[in-house]
Amino acid sequence: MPDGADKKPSRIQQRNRGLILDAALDVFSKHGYRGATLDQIAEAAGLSKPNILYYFDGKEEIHVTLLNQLMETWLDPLVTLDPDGDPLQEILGYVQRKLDMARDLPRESRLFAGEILQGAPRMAPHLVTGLQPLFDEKCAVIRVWMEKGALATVDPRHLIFSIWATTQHYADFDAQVQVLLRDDPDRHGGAAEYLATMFTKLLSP
Amino acid sequence: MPDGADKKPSRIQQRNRGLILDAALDVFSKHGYRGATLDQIAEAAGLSKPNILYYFDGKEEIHVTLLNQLMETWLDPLVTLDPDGDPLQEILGYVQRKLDMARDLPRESRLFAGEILQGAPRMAPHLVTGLQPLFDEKCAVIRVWMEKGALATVDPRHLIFSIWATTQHYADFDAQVQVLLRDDPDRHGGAAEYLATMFTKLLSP
DNA sequence: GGCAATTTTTACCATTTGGTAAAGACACGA
DNA sequence: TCGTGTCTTTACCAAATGGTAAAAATTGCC
Repeated sequence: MPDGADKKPSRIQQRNRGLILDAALDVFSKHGYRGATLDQIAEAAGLSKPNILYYFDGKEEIHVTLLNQLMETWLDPLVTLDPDGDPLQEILGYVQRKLDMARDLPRESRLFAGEILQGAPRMAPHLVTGLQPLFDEKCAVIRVWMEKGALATVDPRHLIFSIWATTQHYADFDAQVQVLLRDDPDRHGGAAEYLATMFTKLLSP
Repeated sequence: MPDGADKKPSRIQQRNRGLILDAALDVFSKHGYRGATLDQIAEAAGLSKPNILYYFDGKEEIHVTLLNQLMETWLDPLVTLDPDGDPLQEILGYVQRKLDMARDLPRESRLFAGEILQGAPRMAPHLVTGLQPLFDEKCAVIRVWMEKGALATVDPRHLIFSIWATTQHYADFDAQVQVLLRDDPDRHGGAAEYLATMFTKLLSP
């Protein structure tokens, strides 16, 4: 039984847990937590439902596992914001990385968005212990940059919110963006250029 | 039977349909379409489940009714964007109105966000017939303003996206914002000031 | 007050869904 | 090859859920 924090997982265990998590990411991000069913996940993973419950204790554990895994990837671009780099370039680089993530990992973006949208019922602790300290730290970094005169002064907290909002929008509201930008062959490039302009004008001292 | 487009609705009908829709907005916005149950809606409305199904054909009809109703309210600030007004003031006013809506109508914002997040399964037609023409029209207005030199030139489509994203973020990601801004007594004011600064710097010619 | 139409309740039902028990298939080291 | 532990399937189940039928209550008009 591959339950708690037992010994090292077998090759089959690793493969199947991977299959399940990938399938679950698909299904959860498409239908939300309640909208997703174990049967859908099972079919997407190519396994039987009881077999899935052999690897995970239940639907909720799959979801939480996914969320925990995601947090790392998700915060990584913010982690790499370098206090010793060129302030404006650091911010613009961060915007770019977040925008790339919205394009390359839309399922992850939507999974996260869905969880927050419903009040973060399965993630509130993680927000406080994982996100909050990092957020405060990077706000302080940005504040220092502004005090040095390397960036125009704005509230760093709302600055970060606006970066998150504008980049993730392209993943989370894709259904809408697709309707309104129907035949634009270079949506990503257009967004990248627009956001670079916006944050450059905002932050140039 | 208060079914199709019959005669004028009775007073009871008007009241109860109102109760149901308000309760449903609560429940749907909190748990999403699949996560919401008729029992929850019934309890929130103070009516029995079969009684609810006396006024609406089913869960889906309630949801769709809500979405359709919402569209009007939702697009209103964009409708009132006046081609003959002062360009920058018009945009800033639009931002402000959207931000106020995020504060005053968070349930509506989250209902909408949840629907789009899942691919707009019950709203795609409305996006094409209602939103798209308005979006194109207002993009054209903004483009004219830019060509006249009244605004700095940026892609109007991404400009509008960034307004939507940054304002709705405060409603849709409230669970996150609340954690990160825990003891800020003036979140709304701070956001308003930040966004005014951002869009002013972006658009000032 | 009487009566038809409207509204509400009671008692159900079929399906879906998360989950379990236990038997069976399989892998792999001795 | 044999046996032990790992993995998978089959056959279920109880609860939740969207929905219905029809009786009972209520409303509103004459």
